[in-house]
Parts: sequence; C-alpha cells; structure tokens
Amino acid sequence: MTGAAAERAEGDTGPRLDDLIEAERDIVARFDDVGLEVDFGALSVVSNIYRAASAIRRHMEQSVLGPEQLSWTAFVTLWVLWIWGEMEARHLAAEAGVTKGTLTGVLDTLERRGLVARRRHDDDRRLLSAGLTASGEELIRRLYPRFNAQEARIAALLSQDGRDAFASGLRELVRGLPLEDPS
Amino acid sequence: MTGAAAERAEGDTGPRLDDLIEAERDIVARFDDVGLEVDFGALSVVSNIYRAASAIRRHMEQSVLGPEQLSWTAFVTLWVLWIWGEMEARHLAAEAGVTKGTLTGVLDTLERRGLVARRRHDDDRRLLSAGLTASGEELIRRLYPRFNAQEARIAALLSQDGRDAFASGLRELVRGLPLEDPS
DNA sequence: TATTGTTATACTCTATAACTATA
DNA sequence: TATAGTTATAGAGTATAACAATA
Repeated sequence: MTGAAAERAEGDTGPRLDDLIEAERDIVARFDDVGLEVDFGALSVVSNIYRAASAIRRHMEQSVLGPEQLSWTAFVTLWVLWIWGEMEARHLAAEAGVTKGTLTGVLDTLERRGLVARRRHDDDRRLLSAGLTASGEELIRRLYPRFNAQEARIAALLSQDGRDAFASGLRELVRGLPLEDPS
Repeated sequence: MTGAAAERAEGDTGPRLDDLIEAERDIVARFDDVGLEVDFGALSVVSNIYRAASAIRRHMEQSVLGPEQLSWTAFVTLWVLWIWGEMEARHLAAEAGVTKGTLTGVLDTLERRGLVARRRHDDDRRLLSAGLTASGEELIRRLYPRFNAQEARIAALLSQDGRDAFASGLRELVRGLPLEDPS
C-alpha cells in the first residue's frame, strides 16, 4: 500500500472510502500512483464546496431567477436591500459580494427597471445610498418565498442529524475566510 | 416545511443562536418583522456555501493561480487532465464544470501556452481528446502541492470533530444536485 | 491627499443557438 | 438525423486602473 492509504495508522479513522463519491475514489487511487503527498480531506472539502455552490447557483437561476429575468447578483442585491433597508453603495457591494464597479452596473439595471432608487447624500455628496422602491419590495416579497422553497429542497438533501453540524462547519469557514495572505 | 422556529419541538436543539454569524442574527430578527415564514436553516446553508465558495476561489486565484497567470477554470482543466489522463472534450468539459463552448476557449489558451495538446480521433473524426504536454504536467506537478497546501489551511478552519461530518454533508449535497426541475 | 462612485479596458465564463464535419 | 466540437452573440462578472467630485 502506498500514498494516502499507507499513512493511515490503526486508530486513525481517515476518510471512509465507502462515503466517497465515485470520482473521489478514483482520485485517491490516482494520487497513490502519482506519488505525491496530498491532503485528500482538504481537497475533497474545497472541491465539493465549489461543486455544490455552482450547482446551487445554476439551479436557482433556472428555477426561480430566470423566469423573472434576474441574475443571481441582481437578486442578492434586492434581497440585501430588503433585509437591511437602504444602504450606502460600498456596504451594499460588500454585502452582495461584488466589486463596486459591478454594483454600478447592477444598480443601473435595477434602477432602469424601477426596482431600486439611488439617493445622493446631502451631508457628504460623495456618498450614495440605494433602497428598494415599492415595486422592488413587491417583487422580492413575492419571489423570496419561492427561492427559499428551493433552498429548503436543497437543505433536505442533508441527513437530519448531520444538518446542524454541517451548518456549523460552514460558519467556521465563512468566519475564517478570507485567509491571511502569507502561505 | 415552515419557519425554523416553528419546527423546533422540545428536545429539538435547532440552530443555536450563539453559533450564528452576526449577520445571521440580524436576518432572523428582520424576518420576524417582515412577517414571512422562512426556513432559516436552509437559507443559512445555501448562502454560506455560496459565500465560502466565492471566498475560496478568490483566495486561490490570488495566492496560487494569479502568479502563474492561470484562471480557476484553466487550473481545474489541467488538474483533471493530470489526474485522469487524456480525455474526450465533452467529458473534460463536464468534469471541469464548464460548457463545451467555454472549454474550446480554455483549450485554445492552454494549447497556445504549450500546456495541453489536442488530438483528433482517427476512428471517429468528430471526436477530440486533450492531454497534458510534458510542460503542462511539469506545471501542474509543481503547482498542485501549493494549491493543496492552501486547501489544507482552509480545511483547518474546521474543528477537528466536525470535519468528517462536514465532508459527508457536502457529499450528500453534491450527490443530490442538480435537483429535478419540478418545484 | 484620500475617498466615493463612475467609467474604461481586457478577460473569463455563461446560455443559447447556428454552423461544420462527421457518423 | 443525430452528434462533437467550433463559432457567434449578448450578457454578467472579474481585476485593474484612471477619473471627477467631494472631503
């Protein structure tokens, strides 16, 4: 036995092979051949998070957002404004997870559709806030229950007892990211 | 399934408020105001997966991929070819998680840099395979250990006992997605 | 000088669909 | 007819950097 399997001393649980996705079993085997030491558990966590996130975004765009002609980012922007109320642009960009340049374009689109309104600040005229219009609020109130219903279907893929531990793990990751630059 | 609070029978632990990220506490409070029933656990899982995935991709692009002038997708493509060997284009696209149109462009770029080579099949001339060149293999062999070291730093954010349960949960999601279309 | 939002450039990726060459 | 890969179009997003207005 070579590679990852060989490192596993007795008592070390390691990743249970029968829990792995088929592709992961092949990868473990391939790394044995390649002869490089690899933290397979870490590989698995990172690549599967990315796969899950991509699949979720695609599902939401097709099932809920597409019919309303909303991009994922436009939806998140509306949602943030709904939950938090009117916000200054740079905070809104951070919360929606986009750059300020992207936010300008998203706000242009949403404003053109009458869903949000920009407002210049009188005290500091560099600042801009954005908030939902009545029409924007109507839209997100109507749309979010459908979005959340899909979220519920996705979360239902998790076994009942693992779900809380899973949510906790996610929070540990989100709290710890981004990592400091030094490798 | 209805609001998270409503589902919680006695003895059911539910999400512990002190485990939530600060922003999540505010969201729970806001939904109480808004007066809509929301599956908060599902909301939390989906939004945090997406946050984590975005942060991870950005971190990798800056710390490991940027200096090598590789996009995330280009890196994944090289990695897949390294692990699985020469592959037909449509399988490579599926494995890398991109459309065939995107793969054409990625292969153009990687081929121009001499990292992969296309090969037409003689038996069925519609088919195309791609494989690493010696230079491409040298690159990924040198690069992946650094990538995996960052994956390990990220996985280290997870508490030791939660890590296996977390990885299992991820696999449940990846296995179950994409969801069937019917809402 | 520093900051906010806007604009511009160049690139990556997406979905959709037409196109070619094969089969 | 159907399939594989390419090409084309339009849109969304990124990073980076320059810019105008304001502080």
